[in-house]
Amino acid sequence: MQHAVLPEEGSDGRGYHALRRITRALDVHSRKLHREWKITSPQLLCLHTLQKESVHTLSLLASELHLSVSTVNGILDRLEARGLVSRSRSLEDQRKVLLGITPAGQALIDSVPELMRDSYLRAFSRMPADEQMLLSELLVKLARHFDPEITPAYHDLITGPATDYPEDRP
Amino acid sequence: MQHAVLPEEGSDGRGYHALRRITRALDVHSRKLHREWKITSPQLLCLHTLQKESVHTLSLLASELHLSVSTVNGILDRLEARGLVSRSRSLEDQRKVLLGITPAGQALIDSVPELMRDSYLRAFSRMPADEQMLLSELLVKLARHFDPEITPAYHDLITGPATDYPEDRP
DNA sequence: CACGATATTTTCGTACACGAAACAATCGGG
DNA sequence: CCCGATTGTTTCGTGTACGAAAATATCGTG
Repeated sequence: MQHAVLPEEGSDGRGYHALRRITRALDVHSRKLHREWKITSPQLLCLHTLQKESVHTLSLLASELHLSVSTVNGILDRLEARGLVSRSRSLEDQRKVLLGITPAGQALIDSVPELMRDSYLRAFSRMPADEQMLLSELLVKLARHFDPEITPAYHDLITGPATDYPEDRP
Repeated sequence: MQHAVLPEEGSDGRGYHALRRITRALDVHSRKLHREWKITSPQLLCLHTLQKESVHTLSLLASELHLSVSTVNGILDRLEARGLVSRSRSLEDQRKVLLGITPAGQALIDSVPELMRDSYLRAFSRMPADEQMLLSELLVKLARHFDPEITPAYHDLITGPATDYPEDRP
């Protein structure tokens, strides 16, 4: 049959089990990145996001990444301590803190080889194309099936609470 | 070219994005469990596993759950401090520490309502049956596509290192 | 028997991740 | 103009989660 990792598990538990293995693999990869390139996956994610748009503020960045502000704040603390990002209070609205990537930060992400950046994409790319497509669609669907209020969407913050779910058919 | 960060992305990055949302939802649910029932998902997972088989030792439990020994050790520390599990050195082999669930631990997991136990299953069960099946199979496949040495299987520890992979071996 | 190799657990340091509370700044009424 | 409500950031405490190193116990071989 279909390979049971644990003695007796129905199709319900298998997915959860696999999910834990996947997140663990991602975590282990992040630590490897940290050992070899002095940067972790979440840090890399923040840097890449900041690189693309410079108008970022903490709360915006957090909602884009689907992380809480305190989590992202901690990551930024470490990045700022190493001079990889800059924080500066906005002049128009002094509540806001504008985030930016520094030349040193830019240099660092340029130095990390493509292959090390994202182990998810590597594992993902080893699957047949049709399965890749199917899997990402199913993951997106599953994500939507968790209580919606738990993971407020990025767009909610900039367009106001959505009346409905947009992109059901992309 | 492709990365995995922002809302509008190809099917490669969407899966990663969705994965982060899912793990975040699971984490948030675990904290809710902690607030309302003084127990977290990983702790509940350990208790349930210990409940089923009493011969558990730390390293065995860790590999079953696909977590590192230090992680599980920390979880057990908290459970033991609350008198929910017991540790006792094995008499035959004093290196081993036998783990067991206490009556208090049993009582606690019995008191947590079914509905609170696993938000994954709830979200999962909201999907059509065929999609459930498909998703868990794809997740299992994806898990296998991560570097295998990163996630040593449970059976490796009790049956010795596998000579080969069960099914799809390219 | 001694002693190194192995097996197991524990400890330590670090990073992530969250919520709650504290803090800071802006804005709208009265 | 002050003062409460709101928005945004930082701080704090806790719980995962990992690897490396230390500590403990067993076992095999000389």
